[in-house]
Amino acid sequence: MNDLINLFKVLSDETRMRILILLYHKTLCVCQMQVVLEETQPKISKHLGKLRDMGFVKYKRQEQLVYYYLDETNSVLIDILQKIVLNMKDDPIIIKDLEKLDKVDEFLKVQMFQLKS
Amino acid sequence: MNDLINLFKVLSDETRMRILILLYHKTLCVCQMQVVLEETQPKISKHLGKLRDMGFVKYKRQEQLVYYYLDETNSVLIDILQKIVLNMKDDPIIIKDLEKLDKVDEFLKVQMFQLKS
DNA sequence: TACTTACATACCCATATGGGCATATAAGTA
DNA sequence: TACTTATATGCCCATATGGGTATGTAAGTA
Repeated sequence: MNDLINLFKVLSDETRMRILILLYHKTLCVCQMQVVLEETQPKISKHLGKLRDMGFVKYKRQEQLVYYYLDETNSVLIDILQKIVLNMKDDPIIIKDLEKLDKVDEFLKVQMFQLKS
Repeated sequence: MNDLINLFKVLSDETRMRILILLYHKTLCVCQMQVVLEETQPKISKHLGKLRDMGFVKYKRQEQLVYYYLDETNSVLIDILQKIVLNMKDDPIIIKDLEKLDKVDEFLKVQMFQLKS
């Protein structure tokens, strides 16, 4: 029972829900989530910390960037996220998040370019 | 989004989860839930209050007894409860609850009989 | 080494949550 | 009316939760 309870606890915060929906679509580093969600970095990092501790997401470091992604072996999580994404497809916040999602790769490239130049 | 968040908030407490699973199977009055859950009456009543306020359950009074039942028009709730029940079918607490569920009608009859005699 | 960027975490605070005990109310019985 | 049962709610407290600001750390660059 506790596994399910914990899953629902995780899902009952808007920021975590938005993060999970993003990661359902795409692996992202923290600074990309910052751009999409327009939330402060510590806020996002703390929620990612919870998601990590609960075993819902994993991460890999690539140079300075830390990329997060869903634990694909957690089928209960993936199943419910699929339904949530469907259910939320008309939610204005989610629509906006997903639109921005298309542009975050380019965002990173631009940023990198600026760094190098 | 808030509807879903609230649903998950409701589902992230063990007592409420147990109540909802019971009501998924059967309409029950508070004193029957007390017997099945082995929790104090105020605790159960307060959780029922939340479930009422959030619109997940309805109730009807019959003499001294107040019977609670799921809001069957809330298809999101019913859908997810169906999956939860399936997922929890091996959970010891839920197994025990559901076993007791078969006996609560008889329990009420016995109690009534004692009252009358 | 000094500096910058990306990220994590510690500390602090306001608010929310859950539960215990006591009490209020409603309905039925004597 | 007095009493009992069923249920709801108020008050209180301990703990959990979320978020802000500041700071620590890792990695890369100059």
